Amino acid sequence: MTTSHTQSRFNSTLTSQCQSCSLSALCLPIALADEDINRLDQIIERKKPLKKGDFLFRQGETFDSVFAVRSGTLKTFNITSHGEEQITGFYCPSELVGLSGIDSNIYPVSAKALETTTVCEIPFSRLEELSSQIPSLKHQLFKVMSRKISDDQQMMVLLGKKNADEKVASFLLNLSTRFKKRGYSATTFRLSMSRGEIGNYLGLAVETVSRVITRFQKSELIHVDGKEIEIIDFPEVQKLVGVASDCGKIANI
Amino acid sequence: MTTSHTQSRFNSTLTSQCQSCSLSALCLPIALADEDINRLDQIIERKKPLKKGDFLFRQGETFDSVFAVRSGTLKTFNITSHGEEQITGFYCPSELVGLSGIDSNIYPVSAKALETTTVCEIPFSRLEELSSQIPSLKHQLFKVMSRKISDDQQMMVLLGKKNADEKVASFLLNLSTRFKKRGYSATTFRLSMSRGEIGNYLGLAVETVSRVITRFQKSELIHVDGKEIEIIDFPEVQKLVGVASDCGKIANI
DNA sequence: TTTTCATTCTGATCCAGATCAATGATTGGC
DNA sequence: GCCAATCATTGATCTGGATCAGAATGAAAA
Repeated sequence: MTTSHTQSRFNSTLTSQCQSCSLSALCLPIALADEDINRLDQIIERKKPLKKGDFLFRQGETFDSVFAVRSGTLKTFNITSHGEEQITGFYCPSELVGLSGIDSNIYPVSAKALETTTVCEIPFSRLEELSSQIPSLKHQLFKVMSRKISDDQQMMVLLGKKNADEKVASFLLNLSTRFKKRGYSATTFRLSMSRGEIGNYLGLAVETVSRVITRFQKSELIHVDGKEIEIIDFPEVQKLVGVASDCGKIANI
Repeated sequence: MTTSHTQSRFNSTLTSQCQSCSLSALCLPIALADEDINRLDQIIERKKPLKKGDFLFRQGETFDSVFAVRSGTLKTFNITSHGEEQITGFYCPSELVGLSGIDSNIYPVSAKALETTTVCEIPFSRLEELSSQIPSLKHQLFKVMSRKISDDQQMMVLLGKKNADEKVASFLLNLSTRFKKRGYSATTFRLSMSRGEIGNYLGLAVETVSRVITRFQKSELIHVDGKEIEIIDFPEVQKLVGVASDCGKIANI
């Protein structure tokens, strides 16, 4: 018991990282008391960086943790009946991966690094325990999952109803919003995924993605240099996407 | 304390409905102690039936409850930028609607009855409170939300990668599975939604849905009479869908 | 009953985006 | 550095499913 206490003190002084982590306000955006942050901190394991192409977990493996991205980018994907990969999401720093594994105790998708990526591993059973003791943590977890559900539903609208231009514009604006939230430029950023991966995610062929991007560049909506993107005419890109981007807030019928 | 005990006993005899409800094992499939079931029971309001076309809630309204369908069917949908409706889900008895509202405190979709429908209203704040006291209830909530996330991701695969035949076959098998789980026939059932609604949900035109169904009938995969469906050649329909229907379980790459 | 309106089905035509093909541009390995 | 492999772009062609048009069926209203 003394050992445990010593260790706990040790953790809070030397290795407590959530408090100093610039993402803490985002990955589980909770106003926790210092003591609570430490408790959360102690269940989190910082893992060694993944290299590009490394798996974080694979479809079918036993679920035991969710992961917060600290740096880099991940993609999650399914393998379809025809053996193709279907990308179901990209994950940027501060975002949580692996939530879909809770139900079946098995990860229903694989997660792979698109570039050098570091994550915090959060053993789910311990997070759940802790959430019983810290109601605001439990509430945040519900919110994060609920958010994921409504985001995925927006994605269903995109896949089911939008044309190629609208899909690509939505994708760019979505990334822009996510970069902005983390304090980066909303207009200039780097795509960590290939054109092929964008197309796969949006339900388009690579060639179509390439053509749409080229066309956007020619009509001076954006400026492109390889993977570097600059959104030049923000309002026009928003117009392409339509009000649907903040669909949750518009008037109902 | 005696009062509370009396009241609890009173409820369990006269108004406790979760215990006698045939769906209780499904809507929140938990092995709860009797006393816990009563506590759950007391926060649930049974509402008067919705008629066909009635809204349960509208996109943009303040979120305060999730709903368990008791009988009938609901659809949830978004309004896109072009003013069209995009259906994001159909809800059968025992299924929970409204979970996507937790994050923003606003329902991001509308929910409308496809036929006469009854629901149990579960005020979310009280459910959350109760979940602090009953860990297995909290765990079930996480599971239900996680399940929704992985189901929606399967839907993204369907919308992004499948052709018309595969979409319709997946849809029919999905319904079949859900009917079976509730103890109804997996091969013979009634579609509560129109062809138009099916097409909207699957990202297809009405005409395409109609043609595919007719074609399936001609090749003796199914038998159709209006809204009545009988799956005749189950294995063949499964073959059409591909292994992807239980994608979560197949080998990883 | 008849009228009206929605739903379903079927055929004919069209087009957005897939597919095929070829050529540059980048990137990583040694 | 060079070479191989992957990635991106552009053009030409093809096609699955959308769209248009109409007829047939069904279901609610009067």
